[in-house]
Amino acid sequence: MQTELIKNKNDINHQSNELRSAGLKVTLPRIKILEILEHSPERHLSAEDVFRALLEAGDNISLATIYRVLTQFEDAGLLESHNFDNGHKVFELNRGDHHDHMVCVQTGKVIEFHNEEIEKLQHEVADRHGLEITGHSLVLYVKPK
Amino acid sequence: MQTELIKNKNDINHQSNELRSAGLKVTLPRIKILEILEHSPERHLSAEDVFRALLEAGDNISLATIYRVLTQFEDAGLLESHNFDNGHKVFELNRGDHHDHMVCVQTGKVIEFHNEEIEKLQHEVADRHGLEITGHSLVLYVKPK
DNA sequence: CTTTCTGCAAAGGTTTTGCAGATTT
DNA sequence: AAATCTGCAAAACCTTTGCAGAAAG
Repeated sequence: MQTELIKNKNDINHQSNELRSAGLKVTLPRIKILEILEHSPERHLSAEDVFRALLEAGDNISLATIYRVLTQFEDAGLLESHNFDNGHKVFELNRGDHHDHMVCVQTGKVIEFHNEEIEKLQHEVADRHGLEITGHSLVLYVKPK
Repeated sequence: MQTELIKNKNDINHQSNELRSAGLKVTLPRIKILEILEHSPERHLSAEDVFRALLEAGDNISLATIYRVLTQFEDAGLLESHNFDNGHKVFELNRGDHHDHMVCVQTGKVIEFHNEEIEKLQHEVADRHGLEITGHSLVLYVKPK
């Protein structure tokens, strides 16, 4: 119990700092949303996913706020977003480790991977056209063999 | 003039055959939509793009029909679709040559490319996880250097 | 006290759908 | 004649926005 309390307190301080350094006021909705993103077993969440996770945790935060906050977090660099082909935009914490995604077409499960060689080849392709890469999206749609 | 007429007639036969072999009835809206996709200088078109191109050509075909037809064409394998990060879904003719895309973040221009080595590495990554690739999406967002 | 935030409800933009009449086969 | 298609208008989605009161700094 004791350790649990300390953990939560540390968490909140940690999140408050993240918010402050992003130039955002520290509010309950923002802390709760950050918590969901940090603790959810599924790392890639849509606005709707966050809304429902909060509801299950007993926090009824309006969808409008969630959309606004997720966008602010993305602008601040706390989150990244991806548009998978199923049409939904998902957000994930920016942990500083660049990676790409495999999405299981049967279960929707998302697996992260990173391949340095693919990255290098991408830059070569852009170079060859006299272009500079500002971002990229690589998604493999997969199923169990 | 003569050759122009013959060309148009050949085109229509060609398109009718494509429709028939897709199991779709040959109707004017479908032929016109195929024509746009085959002759437009921009190969990657949204439903709205097709709608406007048709209007400019004097054909007022309802957006509902365009959405329906594009989806049917995709199901039939005549088209492929992509969701670029700007949010709009675009369609392009399936010419049988697989390729990936670079999208210019300044102009929206789409450049196609193909890199066999990247393809190979993708399969290696999936293999390593015991997965099979059913499709993939690779988009490089670029700008002039 | 000023600035920023939140919830609500309304509006926006895109895509889908039910239906009745038109067209294709 | 039967099956399929089209246009229209309405609905369904997802996301954004204006506003007024609430909270943070």
